[in-house]
This record gives sequence, structure tokens and C-alpha cells, in this order.
Amino acid sequence: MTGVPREQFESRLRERGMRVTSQRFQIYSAVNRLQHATPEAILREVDAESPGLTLSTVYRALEALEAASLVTHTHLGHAPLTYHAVQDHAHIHLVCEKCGTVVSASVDVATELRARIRDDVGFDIDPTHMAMAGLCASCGTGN
Amino acid sequence: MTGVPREQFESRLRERGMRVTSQRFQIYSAVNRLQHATPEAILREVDAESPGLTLSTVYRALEALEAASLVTHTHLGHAPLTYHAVQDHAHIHLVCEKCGTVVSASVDVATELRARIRDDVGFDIDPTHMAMAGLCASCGTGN
DNA sequence: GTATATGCAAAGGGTTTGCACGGTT
DNA sequence: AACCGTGCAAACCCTTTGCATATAC
Repeated sequence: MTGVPREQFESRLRERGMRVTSQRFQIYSAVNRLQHATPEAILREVDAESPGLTLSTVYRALEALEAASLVTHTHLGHAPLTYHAVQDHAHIHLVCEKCGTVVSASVDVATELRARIRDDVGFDIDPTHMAMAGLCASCGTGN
Repeated sequence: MTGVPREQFESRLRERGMRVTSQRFQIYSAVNRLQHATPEAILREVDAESPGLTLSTVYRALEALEAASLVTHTHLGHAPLTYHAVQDHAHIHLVCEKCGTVVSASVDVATELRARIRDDVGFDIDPTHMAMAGLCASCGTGN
């Protein structure tokens, strides 16, 4: 009852000559379950059910899963990297500089910006890869 | 022949009860001189002329200068923070994920995005604080 | 059987902190 | 004279790496 597409998980790894291991699947499942999954949070999540996992394994597994196009990461600023399942990743991350809250916005809001930057500077931005900083609704209004 | 406004430097610090020191002025000057000034680069730059400065002093001075609204920092992703004189800061940083080049764009390109995110999510973004990732002109065209 | 993943522990880069001394006010 | 800033060194957090063992193929 994990909801994670196991076949795709296996084929994407095998296509690249990578091995299917229980750790990788547990980590992949945890990423699918968690919201903004930091390596630490993934470790805790997996370790709660089946102890023995190591942080270095989490890092190496995430690297493998990313190479297999199963997950991506986003830079939130000073905070640790967060990982997402690729299919859940079509959103922009907004981090409040004051309270740290992370809000999501649709990638669509950046369509025009992307076109404009492409025209102006010839640079093709990926607005999901790096969060945008600012003030959230409650912090911005003097609360 | 530094070109750095010394009076403003002094008054902004004094207004906040902070002290004017030679290290702070050297660091502030270096930030004005360098492009994307990392703490390490600032240390090297200042230390070349008058040795003895420490990295921890650089960090603490930058914190002070930032509190005094003389400098700001930008997150470039995995790379160290970069500092800028506030008056030079009105630009967006575009980091190429492939070659690492940092390109600048005018803040104006994000005016509409900012309004849209404010309307949609009530979040007021500061597009200068965090860089945007993507592919630069040469890397994006298959070079 | 062979190559790749894992666990463990140690190292790495960037940043922060504690404390005594020195400089600014 | 009082307080803030500095230098030095150690600690910190996040991430990477080396090496022997275990596991997938």
C-alpha cells in the first residue's frame, strides 16, 4: 500500500545498469511519502520501520535515484537539500526569509519570466531547482 | 582611489551603535571591488595588501555590514554565499547548472512574476536573494 | 563469480562560536 | 574606563570519501 510504482522504479535503475536494493526502494518510498524530504528526514523515516540504514547510504542512494530520473532535489537556501519524486516536482518553492515556511506555487506562474529571460539573456531557467526567497503572506503584512 | 563612500560607511555603522574598524572598511572595500565576493575571496583580497585578517572576522564583519544595510548576500546554490554592495545589487543571478557560469539579468524581468505570485499565493518574492538555476546560452544549445 | 551497494568511520568544505586580548568610543 | 571587535582554535552542520564486507546480478 505504498502507492509507489515499483515497476518503473526497477526498470529505470536496471536500464542504467544499477542495482535494485531494498534500501533504495525504502528511500524512494520515503521520498514519495515526505513533503520536503531532507536526507536526515529520510533516514529517520526509513530507520523508524527497519533500523540499520546509514546517512551515507541515503546520500548515495539519492544520487543513484537522481541519475535514474526517479527523484530531483531543490535548493532551499541555507537549509539542507530537499528531495522530491520527479512526478511531484512540478512546483516552485517559496521560502519565507522570516519564518522559514515553504510555500508552493505552480510552475505556470514563471512561464513568462522564463521566456523573457531566454529572449533577453539566452538563459533557460529551471524555476523548480532553486527556491525563491521572500516574505510569506503573514510575515509580509507586519504580523 | 577606492570609490567607496566612506561617510555613508561610517554613519550607517554608527547609527546602529556599531564600531568603525579598519577591518570592516577593508572588507567593505573588497566587496565593492569584487564581482561575486565569497568570504574566502574577500579574505584573500584583503590579506594580499594587509595580512593578518581572519576568516571568522570576515564572517562577523559581513554580518555587521549586512545589518547596517551596506551589503547583501545571494545564495548561488551549492557554492558559498556571495556578497554585494547594496547599491550594486539590483540584479538577478542566473547560475548555469552545467558550467557554473553566473550571468546577471535585470530585476525588471521579474516584475510580472512577482506580482503574479503576490496575487496567487500572497507571497512577496525577492528575486535577487536566491539565484535561479538553468542552462546558459552555450550549454543550452548542445555545446 | 564479479561488480556494485552498503556500513562504518574518518575527512572534507563552509560557517559559527568561546574566550582572552586589543581597539574604538 | 567600558564595551565591542578581533584573532585564534575548536566546534558545528551538511556532505563526501575510503575501505572492508555483503548483496545483486
